[in-house]
Amino acid sequence: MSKKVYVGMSGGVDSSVTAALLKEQGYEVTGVYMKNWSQDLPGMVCPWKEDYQDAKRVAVQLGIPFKVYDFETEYRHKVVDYMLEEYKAGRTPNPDIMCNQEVKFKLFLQTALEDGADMIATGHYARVKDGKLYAGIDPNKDQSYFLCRVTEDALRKSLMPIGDYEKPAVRELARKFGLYTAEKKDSQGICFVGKVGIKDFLKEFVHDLPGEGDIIDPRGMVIGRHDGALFYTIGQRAGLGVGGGLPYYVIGKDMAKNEVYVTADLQDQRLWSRSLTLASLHWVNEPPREGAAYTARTRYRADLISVREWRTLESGYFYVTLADEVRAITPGQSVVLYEGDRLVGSGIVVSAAD
RNA sequence: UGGGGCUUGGCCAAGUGGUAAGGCAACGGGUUUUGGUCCCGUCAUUCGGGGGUUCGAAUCCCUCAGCCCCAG
Repeated sequence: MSKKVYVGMSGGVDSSVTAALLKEQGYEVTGVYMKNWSQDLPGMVCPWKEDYQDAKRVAVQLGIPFKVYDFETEYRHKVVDYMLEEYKAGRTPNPDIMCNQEVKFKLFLQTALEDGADMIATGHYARVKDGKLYAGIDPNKDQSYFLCRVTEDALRKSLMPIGDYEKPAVRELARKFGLYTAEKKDSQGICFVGKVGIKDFLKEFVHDLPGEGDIIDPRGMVIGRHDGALFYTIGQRAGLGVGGGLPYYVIGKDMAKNEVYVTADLQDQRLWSRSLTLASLHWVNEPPREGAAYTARTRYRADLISVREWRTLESGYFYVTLADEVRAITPGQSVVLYEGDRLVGSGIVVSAAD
């Protein structure tokens, strides 16, 4: 008897091909559209209906059952509220990582299993084998970074067939299968924020905005004004609205004072760090082992950097020293550890050191 | 009201007779399933105002205005 797989279909090419491939491989496939957000935002009509229809069209093309799971309430609490709280606290969260942890590989998985599924599948560019998570074959599209907080248990019930292909090949497969979404443009940006942009989104959903504040240079001089410290993240070019010299980059901020600190010197040591402390650790299979060689990724698509040394502090934090300095380590962002192409686990940046 | 210097797009700034570099900012686009980074494009028919010399000036001359420095 063939296994029942519920495929999360977003209405994009990748998940469409995922469903097609699994069906071809003999699985009993059901397509599921997760409705996580449907609210229109100022200046943008939420594309959920269009995406839903695209997903359904593909399901019909493939001749597979199709259903919708409504996760709006949970998504709002687990992902959006988390994101808003982080921004208010002065950190820069990664909502998509939270979405994978809480929604796709927890809520969706549970719901699908209760619904009769044996497994779930998604259109991620990553590979799963024996409960372990590996980077996708296409180094340019590898999305394992976003899956850094998924559990081994969830992985044992997940399939990601796209991880074995490069993006152009996936497009080609979509054409070969004649899928409706074959030429659909890749989506980007936080799914629900989309084209609106994070700043406008925050302005809409954070009620007690701090208002204007000072932008301060390394000498302590006020060189400009900003419209709210929470909108800024480390390493970002701070648009002062006035020019005159070099671009300024954010090196820190004080939420209580609503101040943003910048430097015009790209070599400024406050912009670069070799060591960092991580919290909220999550190891997919087992914790790091002494003597093993690890590499770390400090942001999506960034180069992997050798881990020179690491240790768990008494506070429970994880302290890592890298072989090279990295620019703009940012509290709230995830740093992911790999052993070869296997994703070992991750932590969330508390602070950077030296 | 003696002398000297300066005045180029929102900001900084090249350019001293040959028909307006560049950077910042801004705006638009691209890359990217987070934010950010990065990349590309657009952005002065015009050089404080007026007049003159010249085939031709932001560049030379005259003049008016503003700013700065020194001397007072």
